[in-house]
Amino acid sequence: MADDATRQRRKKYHHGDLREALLRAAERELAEKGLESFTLRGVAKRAGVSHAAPAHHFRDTNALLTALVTVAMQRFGSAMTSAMSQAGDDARARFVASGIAYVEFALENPSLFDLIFSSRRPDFDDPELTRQAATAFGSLVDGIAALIGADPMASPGGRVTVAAAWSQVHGVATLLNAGKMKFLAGDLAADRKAALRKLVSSVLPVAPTSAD
Amino acid sequence: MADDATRQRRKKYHHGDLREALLRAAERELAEKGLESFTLRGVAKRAGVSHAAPAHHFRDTNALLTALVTVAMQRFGSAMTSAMSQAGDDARARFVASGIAYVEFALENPSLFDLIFSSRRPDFDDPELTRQAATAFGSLVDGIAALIGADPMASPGGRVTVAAAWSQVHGVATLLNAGKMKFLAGDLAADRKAALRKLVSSVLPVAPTSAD
DNA sequence: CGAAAAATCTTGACGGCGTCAAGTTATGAC
DNA sequence: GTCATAACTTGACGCCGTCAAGATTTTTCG
Repeated sequence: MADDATRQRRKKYHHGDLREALLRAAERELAEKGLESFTLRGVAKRAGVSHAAPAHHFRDTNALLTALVTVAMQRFGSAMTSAMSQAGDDARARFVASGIAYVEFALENPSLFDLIFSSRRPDFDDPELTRQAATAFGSLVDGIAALIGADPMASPGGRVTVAAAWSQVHGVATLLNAGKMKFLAGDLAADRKAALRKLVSSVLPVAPTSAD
Repeated sequence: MADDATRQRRKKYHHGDLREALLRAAERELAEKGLESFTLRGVAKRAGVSHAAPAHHFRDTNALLTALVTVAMQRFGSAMTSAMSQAGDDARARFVASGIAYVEFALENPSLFDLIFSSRRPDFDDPELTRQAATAFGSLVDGIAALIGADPMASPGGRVTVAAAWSQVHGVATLLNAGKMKFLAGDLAADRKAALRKLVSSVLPVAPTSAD
């Protein structure tokens, strides 16, 4: 907004930092219109440039979305690791906290979450995106490793445990986000953290240390 | 195909059963191109009619998708209830069977499953669709009711149990479908049913009756 | 310093999309 | 058998992503 206005005033031909401006505009476009109605021309308009300007910074629409999902993935991973570090030393509490952060990120950034798991629009072979995704997934695996005292990916049972824990959290995030769990609205309003904790922790590979 | 060819030969102006032909064409279009690339003009072409013909049977694209998702939801529910009835009398075995059917429907009909949970394209206020969805959801709730001997929707804890079980199964289906669990490929290939059973049953509100 | 090269952005065009309006053809009611 | 109506086609509109060509600015380098 401020950038666009500035650009209008100065009537500059060159933008100066169009690539970053396009990323910011794309995030607004995505948040306001959703992944379904996301439009490259809309992004260009938000950034105050012509409809063909983005081509000089991103090969096509999917390349722009790939760049956007990369920063989204980074934030997503950071939200989880920061929640873990705020949860103290107990492995179980840390793991539950990261799961809650997973769900809350999805609820606070529904379109970015959609994009992360859309599996169609962005290019998931992009090396930088792959790196960010591996980092985020790694914290999940590490959390389970701390719980069971071994590398879960090394055994079939461990892999299934990882899959089950991830699925549990992801299912909660997805179904809440899609509005398919309106019957929980009251319970979430009453004690949101407790309800999320119950939903997230029900699949953990070790017993609770306290009541949850 | 056969219908289109017949129509070509006879050069009929009126189709005769275009509404149903469009639904069949739409299912093929969806299966082949996915929800992202689904096109009303493509459906019309598959049915062998002009691009504007569908308008006389469906108000717009979303209305067609609403009709399609309604029959998909019906099949989805049927897959689960039929799996339950084949599983015998044990409440737990029946519930696990329905969960496995949930996941397998998603894997066998990825685009229909996408459509069911897309939450954007179809009109989920449509009364017939609402009815089919309630039926499918009802079998989930009934399965849990049989397990705990009470109506789970009547208590906060019961509702959370329903949400947790649904989330677990839905997360597995979604992540497998999105190709995010390639690390499980070997385990699924080795003993698919066992792996799915483990994934699906880990969140049940009562202990297993035998090893799974 | 200044001209050539490169990078950046605009304008215009193309085909494909969903949808609307108007015209054409078949069906069915009377 | 006529005629209203339903079913379908044709053509148009604006929006989309992308490509090509031209305009403008910046950078390189002789």
